[in-house]
Amino acid sequence: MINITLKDGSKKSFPKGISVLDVAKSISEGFARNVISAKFNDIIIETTTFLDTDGSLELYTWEDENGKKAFWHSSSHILAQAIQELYDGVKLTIGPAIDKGFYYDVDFGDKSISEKDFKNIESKMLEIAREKHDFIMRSVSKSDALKFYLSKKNEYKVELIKNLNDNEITFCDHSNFTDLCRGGHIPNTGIVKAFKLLSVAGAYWRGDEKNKQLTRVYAISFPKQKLLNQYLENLEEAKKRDHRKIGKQLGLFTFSQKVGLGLPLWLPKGAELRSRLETFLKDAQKKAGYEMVITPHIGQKELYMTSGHYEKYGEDSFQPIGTPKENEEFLLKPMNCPHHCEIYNSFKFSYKDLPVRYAEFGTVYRYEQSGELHGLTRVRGFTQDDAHIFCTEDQLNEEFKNVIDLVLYVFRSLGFNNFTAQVSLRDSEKSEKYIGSDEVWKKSENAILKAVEDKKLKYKIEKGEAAFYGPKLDFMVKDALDREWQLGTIQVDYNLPERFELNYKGSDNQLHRPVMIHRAPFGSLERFIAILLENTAGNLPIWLIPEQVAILSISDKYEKYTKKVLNLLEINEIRALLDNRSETMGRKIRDAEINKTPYMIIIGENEEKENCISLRKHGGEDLGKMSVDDFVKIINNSIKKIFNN
RNA sequence: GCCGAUGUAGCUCAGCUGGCUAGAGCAGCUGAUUUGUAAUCAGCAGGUCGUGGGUUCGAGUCCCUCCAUCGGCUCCA
Repeated sequence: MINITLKDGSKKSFPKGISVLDVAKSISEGFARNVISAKFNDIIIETTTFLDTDGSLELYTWEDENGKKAFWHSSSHILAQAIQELYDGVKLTIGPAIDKGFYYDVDFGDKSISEKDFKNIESKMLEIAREKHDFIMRSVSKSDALKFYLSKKNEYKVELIKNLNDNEITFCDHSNFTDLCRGGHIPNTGIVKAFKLLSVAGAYWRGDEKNKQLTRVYAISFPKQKLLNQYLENLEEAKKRDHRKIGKQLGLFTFSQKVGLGLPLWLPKGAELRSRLETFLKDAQKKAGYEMVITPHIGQKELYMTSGHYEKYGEDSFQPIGTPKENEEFLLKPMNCPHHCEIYNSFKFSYKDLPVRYAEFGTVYRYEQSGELHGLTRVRGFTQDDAHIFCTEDQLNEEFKNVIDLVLYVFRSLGFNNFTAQVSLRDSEKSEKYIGSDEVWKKSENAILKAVEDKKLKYKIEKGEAAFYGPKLDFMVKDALDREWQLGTIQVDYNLPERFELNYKGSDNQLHRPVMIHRAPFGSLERFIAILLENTAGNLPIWLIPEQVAILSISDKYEKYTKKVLNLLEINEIRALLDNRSETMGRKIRDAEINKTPYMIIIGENEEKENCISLRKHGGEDLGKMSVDDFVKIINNSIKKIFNN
């Protein structure tokens, strides 16, 4: 007998060699029918696996993340089989499950496929699914595995196998199809009831640009057709929250081919929105002891050679601007740090002066390859809410934590509660990508880890995501389509102070190097506003939105009174739009709704007589009659609530 | 930059397998209407169909080039 601990903590004994499915059946037949994957002692196994030791077992259905993973991973086998049957001579590489669905990277040789082929592949997949083939794992020796793929002339699988240990190579069979696979399948293909191929894309083998580009086929599958339909509907809904669409609707920003790609043009309402965000942060920074500075948009090439940015990015950047006579070379400012270092250097600081905190809304220009541009989230010209803190090593922890507080305050005030804190460390195997000694890296990485631990922040670690000069704490937020974007960032840097020879006089009367913290709570105003628009579907917080209230008059008979109301609101610093068009009330409300105006004031005969207003909230709620003063209180209180959070 | 898709009026879209002066709704303009919680009515105006080439008696429609956009890959100081 063996003892199995289940997820709920209960312990049961079973005969040695019982299958996972039979354990599930012992709980209930109905539950067992839904079990599609399992984990035993923290290792993902098959539902058909026989258990012969004590251990803890987790059973997964479609409702579990791990269940979905197994489901989609298994689906990718079906996709691979369908492709192999339909396209002769293709070479399969890898096909993992992802957050939403799965993909398979295929070398189609000289053939190519496009969306036109999707229907065909989908029906083939459905055909395979309906045949209810079991997924069966088997161990294979390294030499047999190599033999198998050498005979198929599949150099990709051969490379994968060569990197595996002899005793850990397994194949998975279903139908007459075999794939190299480490496991984690649903019982059989029949459980998959609906497939949808989503897109094709080029993807480099092993993610390396120097390697051959394969064809990646993205797809998703479900245990019920209804779930697929629902997924596709949600996708359509999410697309409506696209910041490019909302930005256009609300008149916030635009692009011009003549001005250049990736160079946003801020329209009046967008510019206002931006400046409101800037004021908000400036106020918070002032309280936190920052000083504003302003630096030019270009800098001598030498400046960036000193910082190391030129060596790292110079060649694939906007190329230097020359002067006509002296042959001087200037770069468009791609970041503000070197300028701020030079500001620091213009003073002689003592340890008593530190920390020094220089903040700037610095507009920077970076060459991004055309295919990388994306609305406001990835652009060639953008404004960072940048600041650099120069402090002593003793002050580093405290300063770093204060910045975390500031970032969290900014996020909270804007309703970003679903962020991920990511500690971005260097990939120590690729040391050529970074500057500075191991010792300095260890110090700065530990500084970040200590600060997040002290703040009890939930975080994940990503190796290889550090900047070339130092590790980062990044605050990631998802867009409408669940793609993660880096917004806020805090970075520890021992390197630039060294390169710019920054120093301060210590209490020992000796010169010391300060440590530098780079930080930007928004990241960039462009990206921040983009993600904000997608997260709010354009229903921005009341303190930010361009028009807080629309005054809608029932007829132009009440023009005088509407103007009086408008005037009262303006005195109270409430942004109002007066709609005095000769349109119906229904029409005016509709327009204000589409414009996402949070409040609508309706004014007609009754309101004028009673010297009051009628209030409607965005979405339809009727708040009834009240005085202008009471309305001002409503707005002011709702704003206060946001900031007292 | 690479792979795939898309590109028709300010916006959203129609235009079948190539065949009359390229259509609609919204927005705009003009006029009428003076309106009570999501679209008042009428008229007018608006496009060298992304660009450049080609095939054809004839191209928005087929082919090629380039540009831009979208979804990915790579990159992201």
